[in-house]
Amino acid sequence: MDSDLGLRERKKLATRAALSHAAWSLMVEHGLDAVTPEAIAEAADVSPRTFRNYFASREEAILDELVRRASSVTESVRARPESEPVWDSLAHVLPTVVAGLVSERRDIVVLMHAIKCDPAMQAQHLVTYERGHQLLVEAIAERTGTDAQRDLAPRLLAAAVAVVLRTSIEMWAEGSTDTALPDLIQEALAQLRAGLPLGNSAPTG
Amino acid sequence: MDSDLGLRERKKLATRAALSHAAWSLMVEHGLDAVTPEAIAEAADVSPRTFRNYFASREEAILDELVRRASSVTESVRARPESEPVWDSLAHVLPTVVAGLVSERRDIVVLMHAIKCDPAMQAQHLVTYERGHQLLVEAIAERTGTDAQRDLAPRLLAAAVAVVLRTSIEMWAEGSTDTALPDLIQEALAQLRAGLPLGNSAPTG
DNA sequence: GGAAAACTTGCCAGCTTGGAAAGATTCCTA
DNA sequence: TAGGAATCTTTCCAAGCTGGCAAGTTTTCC
Repeated sequence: MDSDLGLRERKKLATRAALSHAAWSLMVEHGLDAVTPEAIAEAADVSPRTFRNYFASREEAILDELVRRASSVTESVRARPESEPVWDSLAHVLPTVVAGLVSERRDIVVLMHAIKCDPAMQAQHLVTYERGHQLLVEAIAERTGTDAQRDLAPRLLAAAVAVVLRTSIEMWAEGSTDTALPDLIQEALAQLRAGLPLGNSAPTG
Repeated sequence: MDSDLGLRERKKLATRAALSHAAWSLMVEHGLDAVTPEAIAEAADVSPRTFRNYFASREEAILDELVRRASSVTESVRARPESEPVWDSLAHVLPTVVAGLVSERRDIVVLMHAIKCDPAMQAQHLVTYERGHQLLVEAIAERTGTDAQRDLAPRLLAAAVAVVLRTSIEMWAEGSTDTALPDLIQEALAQLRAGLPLGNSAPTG
């Protein structure tokens, strides 16, 4: 993995991981108010000044974990055979990836609440989200031989996938369903594939 | 319009408008660096402290103009006859609304550059964008009798519209096409309506 | 082994943020 | 229309945040 990196690089990665993990844990266990640079630094056993060398804000530290997960999605997509239709790749990857969330529903709920209530968290979340989204657009464009900048297709597919993910996770998190998360995702994807209930109502009314 | 408001309310709206207009003009004419609370306040003829009573940041002030335009989109959609399919409402409203942009392409380009280069601008832009997006989802859900929280349909349609808008405006702004913006939008909408190039490639390959 | 490079840390100056209270303006009622 | 209540603007300023700097450590590389 990173054993081909020098000691210094490994330490940096470890410090960064320790910091974001500390930030995340503090939020989950003691609430957002408990997440101060000082507290994070102490939990990660570095100085507050070092914390600022790694993250510009506590929000960035908290959400850094999500960044890693988001990039694992696109990595998984790229890892699928090139001959496979993107759609199939996505249908295969998404339920698998989210499976990792099932054990931490409580944590996700806390996170979503924080994002909803705290403007800085919301802003940082959107930044994180946007970055992941962009990666997905590019992965799709690459696979389909389209242009991530100009073509509608890859952007639309990525946006649709994002909606599916977001909606499923929200419903699952708020506990308004008994269905397991991966199944929810699969259902939503099936619904999407069956025929988008988009604008095809044109002549009908 | 707002003549049914008292003098005080009208003055507040005017001050707010003056501040965001000043912020916008400063950015367009002198660059983002020139947009300081002090400069904005001076241009709007109020104290710097008053600026902070209206906006939490210069970015918020700059983008306040966009907020107004975004809400005009959903208002226009709501103003269409209820019997009209949403899709038709959107196809009618969007090209009309963006027509107002044609005379300010330079300004939009400057804005997009600022958003691309400045992290704080990007974050605030995403917040603004998200709010507008949510309004659109709700307007669509209302019209189609669906649930903005639970159903995929209104979210997907809103997301698709957002992609269309964003892609069209980006292409138009960067000058990689000669087509007029409203026409670009119409073409993109037509492309979307004709058949989403989404995941329907499933059995094919 | 030791110099060079990179990282951590404490210090601190400058900026940002927002509370408090005085002054100015608008509102409301008699 | 006078005048008290309510609200908005402004000045002042304290507390907190931010990021540069240089000294002290650790890692790298020859």
